[in-house]
Amino acid sequence: MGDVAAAAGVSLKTVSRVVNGVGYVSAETLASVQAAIDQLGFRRNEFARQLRQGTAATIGLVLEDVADPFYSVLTRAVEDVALEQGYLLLSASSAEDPSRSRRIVESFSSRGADGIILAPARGTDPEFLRGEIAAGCSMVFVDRPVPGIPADTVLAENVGGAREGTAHLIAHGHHRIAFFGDQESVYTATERRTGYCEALEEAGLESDEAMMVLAAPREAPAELIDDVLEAADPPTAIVAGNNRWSVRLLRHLKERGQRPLPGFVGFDDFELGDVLDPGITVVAQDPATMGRLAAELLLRRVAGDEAPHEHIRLPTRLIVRGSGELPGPFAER
Amino acid sequence: MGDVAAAAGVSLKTVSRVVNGVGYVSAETLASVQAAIDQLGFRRNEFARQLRQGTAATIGLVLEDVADPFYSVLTRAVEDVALEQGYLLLSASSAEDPSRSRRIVESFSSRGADGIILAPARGTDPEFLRGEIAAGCSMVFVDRPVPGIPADTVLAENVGGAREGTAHLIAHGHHRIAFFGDQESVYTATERRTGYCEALEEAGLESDEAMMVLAAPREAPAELIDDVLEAADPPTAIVAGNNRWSVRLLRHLKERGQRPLPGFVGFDDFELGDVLDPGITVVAQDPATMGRLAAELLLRRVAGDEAPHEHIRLPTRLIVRGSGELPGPFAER
DNA sequence: GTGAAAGCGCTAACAC
DNA sequence: GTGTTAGCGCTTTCAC
Repeated sequence: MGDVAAAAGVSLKTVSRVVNGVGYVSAETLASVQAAIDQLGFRRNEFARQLRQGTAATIGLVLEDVADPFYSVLTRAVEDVALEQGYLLLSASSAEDPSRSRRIVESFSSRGADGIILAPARGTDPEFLRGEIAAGCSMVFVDRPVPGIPADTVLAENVGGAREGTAHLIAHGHHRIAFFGDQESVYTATERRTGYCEALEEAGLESDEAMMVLAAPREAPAELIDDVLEAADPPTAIVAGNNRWSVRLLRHLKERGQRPLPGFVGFDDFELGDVLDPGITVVAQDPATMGRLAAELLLRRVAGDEAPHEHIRLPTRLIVRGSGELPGPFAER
Repeated sequence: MGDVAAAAGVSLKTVSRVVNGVGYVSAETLASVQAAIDQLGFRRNEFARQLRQGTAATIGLVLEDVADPFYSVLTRAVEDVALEQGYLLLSASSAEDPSRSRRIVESFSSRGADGIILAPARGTDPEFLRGEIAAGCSMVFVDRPVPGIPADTVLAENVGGAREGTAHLIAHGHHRIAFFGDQESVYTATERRTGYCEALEEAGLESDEAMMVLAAPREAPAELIDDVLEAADPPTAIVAGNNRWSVRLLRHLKERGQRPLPGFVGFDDFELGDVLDPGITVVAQDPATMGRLAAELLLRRVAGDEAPHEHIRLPTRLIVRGSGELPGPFAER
């Protein structure tokens, strides 16, 4: 910037005014400064600017795994909002590992993220998060909450959605329904299991531990699934607790050559769910809206909004495609 | 840092040594400085550090769309390499818009990205990219090249893969094969069409413009597809040029209630391709390896490696699942 | 082993 | 409208 000032024969501050388009500069001066800038290929040093202003106009996003379609759609929505408002986006996957998650949040925060959107991994230390917020890094939690932390939260209606999906199967004659969800430590897994249990209870059906699997869908051994499917009193329908489990189960059922396919409802929609035959009935979430809202909330905080924290529950939507309407044993009689 | 120095009764420089673990500090001094750091909750200001050092230990990633499973898997691989080596990752989707892409690259570069992994949108100005590289921002191109630019490149074996997939259909008796690929301006689309044409030629089959659609899979009207499927001499098999087209076509075929399904080979694998019935035969790419290699190449450049630029072609792999082995009319006779 | 001083490139505050 | 001064918080250089 000094070079430009020298070349244009003006002061440093005048160049700054031109570069930032702030304050009054005579047309004549502006032209000569502009010429010097172009000629020298000058570009403002953002590091210095950041140091001076104490902000990098950057936000962070920490999710379980960008490669999961739920999170990748959410990511895209956050990106779009950030870019629109002139912010850059730092992103990283926590792999559901609390220490990795913490390392990421710390480095984002210390490298100047003005705020972070976080899907907190199980076992993340709330005190640590509280400290980050106190240090000036706003947080918005998505997908899972961290109770007691002063931050906005955007969650899906997990209990209600799972209840609706399960009730749908019951309404189609199923009374023996299995549930496969993520590990017990994952917030959404237990929420959705709760919804599943509530639906059973409302219908006067007994819930049976042998019909519930809570395990990481990628790592759960095939036997775990077979144990449920081949139980003495086997299920006639399945509720999958997330899109990873839906895919895992559908693949497993195909490999078994299972005929007829049991009734099936998946929580969270997934690509090609509509192309399978029968189409897969799902309780759809809205990851794009979740991402957009989270980003908007965060940027509002970053801009200084002091309104009370919002805790949004996004509704789910039952999409009927066939697999949830297969007749259960009741209907067959 | 000044506060810490004052609290510990040492000089600023000593605190700096402790914080960075560089140089010799007596055990005693170290302990007292550490105590002061903990007590004051001191955290190094990265802005100042960046200004001084001229680097932010950050790389950028600019792809067409993170929500596309091909790119989201690639993104995850880049993330992992970056984190391993202590780099942060800025990411954004170009939406295949050259001006958006340029804006993103500029802001990444000026905010201190040491390098950028870029899937160049069609129409991106090569001179602009050359300028960025000259300004010290290394580049690695993934998925598509930018000829004449001094940068490493990691591409898939598009021509060979498409040729193999098409030849596979021909070997199963098809001699009337349609091709649906992305817009002509997309590098991979024309590459894959070339492979498709080569396979036809090698088999002595005539290529027919009426059997080739090059259009954005999301926006192509249904009539465009029907025109091909209902041509006077309709195809008995289809090659889809990317995963978006595979999904679009399979959905369209299901909606039409097309029976029997034509022979089908997709370029790029996609989730549930194996669960559909028949399973979808694909020419699989390896986005994780593409991302990992690109990140490793970039970080090597950032570290100062001056070796000649590498131009890697990742092999594709034909995965046979059923849809590509449906008999064509030859076999039916 | 430790410290003092200079300066990275910019912007905020206040003259002129 | 334009210029001068100070300083953001750190690292580098060199002296002790």
